[in-house]
Amino acid sequence: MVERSVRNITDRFRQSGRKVTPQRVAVFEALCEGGGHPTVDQIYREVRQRFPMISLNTVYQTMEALVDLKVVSPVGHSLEAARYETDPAPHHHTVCIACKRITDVFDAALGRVKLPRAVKDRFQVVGHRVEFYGYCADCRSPGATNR
Amino acid sequence: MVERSVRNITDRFRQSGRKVTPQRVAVFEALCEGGGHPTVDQIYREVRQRFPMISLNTVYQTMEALVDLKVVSPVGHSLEAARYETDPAPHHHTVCIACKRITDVFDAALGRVKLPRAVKDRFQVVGHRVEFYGYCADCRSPGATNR
DNA sequence: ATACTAATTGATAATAATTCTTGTTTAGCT
DNA sequence: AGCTAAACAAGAATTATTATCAATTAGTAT
Ligand SMILES: [Mn+2]
Ligand SMILES: [Mn+2]
Ligand SMILES: [Zn+2]
Ligand SMILES: [Zn+2]
Repeated sequence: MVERSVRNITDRFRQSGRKVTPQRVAVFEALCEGGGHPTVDQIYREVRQRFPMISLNTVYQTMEALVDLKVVSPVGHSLEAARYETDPAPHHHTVCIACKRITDVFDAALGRVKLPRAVKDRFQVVGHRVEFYGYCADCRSPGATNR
Repeated sequence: MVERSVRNITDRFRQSGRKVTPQRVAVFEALCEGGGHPTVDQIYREVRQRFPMISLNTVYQTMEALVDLKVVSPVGHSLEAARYETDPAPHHHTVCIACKRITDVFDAALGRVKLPRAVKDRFQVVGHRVEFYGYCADCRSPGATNR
């Protein structure tokens, strides 16, 4: 099964005009093995067991390629600076992928989102956040449709 | 009105056993003036117009105090390393405040969350994310109740 | 009003995650 | 086998954040 996946990945790398290297395959395999939501550093440590010479830079670049190929996607918006909420009223946000602008969304329905019972039993909820990500009016890409 | 707010803040600082300093008041005022979801750097630039000697460190510490007093709250989970999603199926997450563990939540209802029409008209939605934050079973604080 | 003391400040160094630079190697093609 | 653009490793640079520490100061007790 991992065999099949690796084959898929190498094809997708080549089809996108990228070279297939042992380092890239190793990063992908580490990705499959490592649990759910790895950090770059976790992947790096994993890969280094078999490729002690691999550089952190290569892992970063490979992850960038994998994001581009939509094999993985970033969770949360990490690399940015911390931002602070000044409005104490419960509300949610739209986050523009392009300009990072965060806009408030007040909508009672979003506040009623609930964790499924089964999960709630083992997770103590302090709050929740709904974030819509996409493009704001200023950054909307020229030919894009808005639906 | 800003007068009133400043008074409130100075009281809350003192009531929590913290000292009120001109720097702290200035950070709070910058917070009120600056738009919606400022970064530390934006606040720093703003405050420096009146207090050119203030250090970035002081702004960080003041923000930490304001978070503690629940005057502001961090948006997103920034300071951590980037994490990557390996499961392409649409789903959502619980994020443990303590150990940062991210766990998948599959629930069709969460996928049906919709932006209000009025907002949708000016924001091109690419996707949305529902994150429940709180404490996982391992990190649940001793006396806390789970509801 | 003055003095005391612990909290706070500013300057600076240290960390941590990420990106950039550069010289060397190599995958894929001819 | 040879060519070349892509990718590599090593390490410097950048950016956000936190830690250290001597000097200052807010709040309190004289
Ligand atoms: Mn907001
Ligand atoms: Mn997930
Ligand atoms: Zn935008
Ligand atoms: Zn936890």
